[in-house]
Amino acid sequence: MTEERIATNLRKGVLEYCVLALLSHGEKYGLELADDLTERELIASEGSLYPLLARMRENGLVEPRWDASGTGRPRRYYAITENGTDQLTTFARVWKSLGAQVNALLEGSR
Amino acid sequence: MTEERIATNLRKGVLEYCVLALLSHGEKYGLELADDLTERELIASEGSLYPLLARMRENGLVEPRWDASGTGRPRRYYAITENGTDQLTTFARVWKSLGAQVNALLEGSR
DNA sequence: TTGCAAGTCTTGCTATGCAAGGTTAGAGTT
DNA sequence: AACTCTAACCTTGCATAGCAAGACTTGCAA
Repeated sequence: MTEERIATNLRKGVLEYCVLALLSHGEKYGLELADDLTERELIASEGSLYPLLARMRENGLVEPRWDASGTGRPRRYYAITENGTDQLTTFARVWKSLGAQVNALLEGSR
Repeated sequence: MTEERIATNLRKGVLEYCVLALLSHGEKYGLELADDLTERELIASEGSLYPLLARMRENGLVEPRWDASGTGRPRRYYAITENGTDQLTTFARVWKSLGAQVNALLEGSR
C-alpha cells in the first residue's frame, strides 16, 4: 500500500504533539490514547505510542500517575506538564507555517 | 533549538512530494530545487535533497537528463514522470486528510 | 596557475513509527 | 485451585529519511 507508506511518514513528528493536544483536555491512560489516535488514523498500533510516552516522560512533557481505584488492572494516567504545554504552542506555530508552505506548493502557486 | 527539531521531523515524508509539486511546473536541476526548497524552509541543506532525488529516480518518480548546453558545469535536470504525477495526487489526498485531523486536535474540538 | 564558485554526490549519525510479541494483573468458570 | 480470557502495559528489532559535513568535479577569471 503506497498510501499507507505516505501516511506513515507524515505521522512522524506529528504524533507526539497530537498526544499533547489530547492531554491538554485532561488526563488519559495509555490504551485510551491509543484507541483515540487509532480512530483518528494518527497511529497504526500501540507499538508507536508506548515508546513515545516513555520518551515524553523522560523529556518532562507528561507526568504519569498510577490509578488502581477502579476495577480491572491498574491504569497509568498521563497528564500534560507546563513544559508540554509550551511545546504544544511551539508546534502549533511550526505546523501552521509548514502547512502553509506545502499547501501553496500543492495549489500550484509557483 | 527545539523549534528546529520539530520542523525537521515534520519535513519527513513531505519533502518528496514538495519536489514532485515543484517539478509538476517544469524541469529543474538539483541546486535550483535546493535553493527553492530552502527559501520555503522545507529543507535545511542539500544533504537531504540529493539522496532523495536518487531514491525518487530509482522509484521511477522523476527522470533525470544531463544538460551541458549552457555555460558553467553541466546540470542534471529532473522531470516528473507519469508515475510521479499519480503519487502526487495520492499524497495530496493523504495530506489533506491528516492535516484535517491534526487541525481538529489543535483547535481543541475534542 | 591559483583560487573561487557552482554543481553533484557520499558518509555517518540520529530519530522515530511500526510489526510482532512478551508481561502482568484482575475476573470469571469449572 | 487451576484455567482461561481479556485489558493494559511495555520491549525488541528493523527500516526510513533528514541532516551536518565535506569530498569531488568543472569552468572561469585574475
